[in-house]
Amino acid sequence: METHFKIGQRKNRGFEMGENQNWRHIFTLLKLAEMGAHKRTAKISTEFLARKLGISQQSASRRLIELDRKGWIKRTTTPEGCLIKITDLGFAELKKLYSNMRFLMEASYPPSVTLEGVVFTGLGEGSYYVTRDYYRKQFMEKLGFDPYPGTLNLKLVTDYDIKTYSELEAYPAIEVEGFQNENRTFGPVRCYPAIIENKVKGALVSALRSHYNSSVVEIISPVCLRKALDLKDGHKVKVEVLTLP
Amino acid sequence: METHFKIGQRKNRGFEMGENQNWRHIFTLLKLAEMGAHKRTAKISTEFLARKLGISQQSASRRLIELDRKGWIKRTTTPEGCLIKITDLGFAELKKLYSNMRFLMEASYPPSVTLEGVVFTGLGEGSYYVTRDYYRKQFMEKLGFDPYPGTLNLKLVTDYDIKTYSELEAYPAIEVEGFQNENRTFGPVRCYPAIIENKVKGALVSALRSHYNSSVVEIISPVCLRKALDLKDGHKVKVEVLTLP
DNA sequence: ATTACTACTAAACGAGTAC
DNA sequence: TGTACTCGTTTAGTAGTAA
Repeated sequence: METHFKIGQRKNRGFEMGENQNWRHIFTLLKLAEMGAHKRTAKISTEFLARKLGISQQSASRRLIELDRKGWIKRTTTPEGCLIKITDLGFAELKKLYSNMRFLMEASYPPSVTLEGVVFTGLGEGSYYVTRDYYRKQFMEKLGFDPYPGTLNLKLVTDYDIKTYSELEAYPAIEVEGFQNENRTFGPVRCYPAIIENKVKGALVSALRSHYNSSVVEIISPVCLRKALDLKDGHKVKVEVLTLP
Repeated sequence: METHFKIGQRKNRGFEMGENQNWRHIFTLLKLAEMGAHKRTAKISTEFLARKLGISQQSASRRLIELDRKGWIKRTTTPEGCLIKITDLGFAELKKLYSNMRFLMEASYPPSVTLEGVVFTGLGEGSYYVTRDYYRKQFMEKLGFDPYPGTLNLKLVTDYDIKTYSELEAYPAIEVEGFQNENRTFGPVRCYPAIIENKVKGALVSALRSHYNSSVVEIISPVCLRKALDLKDGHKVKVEVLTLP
């Protein structure tokens, strides 16, 4: 069984709200479920649903039509009301919301935190480390991508970002093992999947024994971030760091 | 400690949506929590929030203003973004939704089911039973009301209602103990809190050894339901039966 | 960069009503 | 009773832009 975390396969925690009006529908579904429509076919009049939702009968009717069209409920209209059953597809939506919320309410850390830092050119060691085979294999296996041979160095400038980064250390990370070859020892590395500038997937990597202090972070990515995002030294970069479920 | 269930004190499972547009705000709160704003003051730009919500920056800004006004978040605007912390009040909203959902997803029965039946005049025994002191005391203690001396008899007419009622028997109920006096034995009674015709609180009572078959239910209430709802024999009545947490 | 105002557009809603 | 259509109203959302 694959227990390692891969970005490519990562289930989206955090609701996808691309087409965002789903909220109404989710809440309507929730109400229907409260009347038992997730377990059994429930007879629910549009008027009754309307009262529960605090909207008019007409709007309730329309929502049912929409839910039906989405395939989230199966609906049969009869002269005495609607027979409604939430479909597997609809129930899956509720489960998604529920598991999001469960994580939120029960984890001691947030699903994601955002850091901002300023690009600078480091000693060029990142490239050397990232290309060590023992590391590289683990990155591919555990992060799901082959890192571009180089790291993007970011200097955290505000107290807020430094504090946020220090809090991050308490959250679970993807642990990449250290190793040694004939010449020297390579320490373990902690990785957090991340999204850079809202666009590019990658990971924040944090060597346990870093040559930088705690106000510097290093980012790896399958692509060259400097090129992909047209970054130069001094540019400010936003990194959304994802914690682990 | 009071462990008995009382209708008057019953916590509302099922979201109250009197003023219903809270949905937007709850979802916005959810997103903010996903960025950690429930644990710590998070720096979140309206633009970033907007992307997460799938709405415009302007709308995100307005939602933050509204949440602030509701007292659900504490917000400080700075030139680099907003510093946002979800307040206890706001977090309570999320917890409410979460506990509703947990009950929904984890219980094997729905929070409420609705029955419809036709009023008929019974043998008049209901009044006798309800006024037996040993029962009456328990009703007051466990249901939180002193029942009007009489029951409303409803005949379930559709297969749907009869089936629903039979399912109800598997759900946990408020158990009222039986007893005996010098003359005879009074059996245990199972009660479910209920709302009659969307208006009046009461309870569905179900004697374990009923003289009626399973297509008849009896309702008690602090008031005379026939008077309060102007019911006559043959009228159809809707009863929303609440299951127990 | 940000936030958030005003003015306008689009979408959701509800009243009336047909069936 | 029920559901659900049309259509006018209300409300949420966006664009442009000032601070």
